Amino acid sequence: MPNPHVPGYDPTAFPPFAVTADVVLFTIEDGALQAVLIRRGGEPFRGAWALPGGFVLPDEDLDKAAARELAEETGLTEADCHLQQLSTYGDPRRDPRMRVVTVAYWAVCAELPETRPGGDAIAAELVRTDRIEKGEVVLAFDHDRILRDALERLRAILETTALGARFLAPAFRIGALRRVYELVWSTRLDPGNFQRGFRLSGAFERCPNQNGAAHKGRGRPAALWRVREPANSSGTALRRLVIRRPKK
Amino acid sequence: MPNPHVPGYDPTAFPPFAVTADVVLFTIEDGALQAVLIRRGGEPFRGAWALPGGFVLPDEDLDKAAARELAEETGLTEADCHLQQLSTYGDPRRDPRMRVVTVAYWAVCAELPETRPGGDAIAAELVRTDRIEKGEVVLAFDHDRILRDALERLRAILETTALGARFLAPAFRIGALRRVYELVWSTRLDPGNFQRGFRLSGAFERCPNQNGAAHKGRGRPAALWRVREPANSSGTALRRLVIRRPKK
DNA sequence: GGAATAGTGTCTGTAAGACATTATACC
DNA sequence: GGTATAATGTCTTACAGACACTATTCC
Repeated sequence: MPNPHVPGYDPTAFPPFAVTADVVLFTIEDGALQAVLIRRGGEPFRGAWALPGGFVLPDEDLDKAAARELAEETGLTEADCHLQQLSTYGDPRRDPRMRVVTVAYWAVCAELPETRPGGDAIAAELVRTDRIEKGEVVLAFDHDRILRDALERLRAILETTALGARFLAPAFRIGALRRVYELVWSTRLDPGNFQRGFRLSGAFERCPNQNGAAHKGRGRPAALWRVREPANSSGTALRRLVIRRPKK
Repeated sequence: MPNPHVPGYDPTAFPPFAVTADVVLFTIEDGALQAVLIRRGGEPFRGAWALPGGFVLPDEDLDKAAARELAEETGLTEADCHLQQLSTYGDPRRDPRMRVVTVAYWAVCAELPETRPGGDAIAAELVRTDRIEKGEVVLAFDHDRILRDALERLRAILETTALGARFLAPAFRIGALRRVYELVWSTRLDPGNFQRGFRLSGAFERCPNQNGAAHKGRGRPAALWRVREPANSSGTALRRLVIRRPKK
């Protein structure tokens, strides 16, 4: 069996693989968790939805490729979103045209710009994840599987990290973060208990200037919070970050 | 920008990527957590340790490729070990000879056979992970990074699944599983509390025939347990599987 | 005042961590 | 008996979940 770690083997003797980086980008809009997808204009899977992505360049790292594809198709830079590798999909028949291995990423962003920095409109559109999970959306290739895996990962990550805040602006209110959790997990969380877990986690801190924070909507005005920099590892070790996902 | 999801693009116009599947196989021997590695005989990295692995075949799924490489280099079949994708590594310069994207897997097995089914000796050797973590072992390519990532994943997985039992024979004693946790986490766990967590998890069940279970060594003889099949989802929902990793 | 949201307090059950105690083997 | 391991029990503390209550806004 040929082995790339053994010298004397000629790599060009092997048929080439294409390697792509695709991104499952999540955001919240219209009170629902949404994924950013692109409608395919040609065969195969014409008219179906597909994940933004494309070929990894010959001299490009995988993470960089994912960030570049994300920027090209949504206008978002690396600072705008959290981007992380999900898994790699390489079934020989996942693309009918050729052998394509896709390194899938998942990402979370607060808001999607309507136009790119260049000025032209963005091809990407938002699709509600609940519709995808119900099977109402036709996805190209194995992108349905990838998207479900990304959803599962997202839901698990929220339980142990402060990444849910990446759905929101840098300064946010506790209630808004709770609504993020409720949307991602499709559940209801007790506001009081969430507040307690939020503070107990030690992952957040109050914003200094509460004054300019205009309050919109009914109810008592809420304080603004932000994610505490992980550099601040002094003292508060956080066992679990926010709140446990209800069993049912 | 070329996009494989858009028709009219010629894939052969792109320089080829080589895709390999490498496996970090963990096992416990001589009272230590060990990784299975292969000593390289040629350049580059002659004499360094490398992960078992090799090219994905043109018509082969990634998981199958990893299982095949594992079988070829260690003699272990899919039933012998737990095998799961870890992450994908594609830095353009990770292999000085060519562009290689490696889909890394991690695996856990109970014991390593000395010879393959065929009869010839196995090239793979065991290297203690503590020596690797201390930087005492020279690893080829970015395999040091991959191995550290696999270790981290392994440690996290033990906290929420019953996979630690894959280090042991199908029928095992609680004390042996506790020793697995202690070795993987480099910590000490209270035997009594571990026993309680073990039972509370609901992930295990007693072996029916305790009679033939010969007991070796000192101390009161221990009962034999086995992993409960996940099909048995009746009732006992398990919050957390075994025991929490101590903070310090 | 009524409704809605923010934030605090209280009570209870569960489980983790520390540690003691008993049980049963080998030496 | 001494030692080692298995298994059970006890006590304390922490925290999740349920829920009541106060605070502050808009209507």
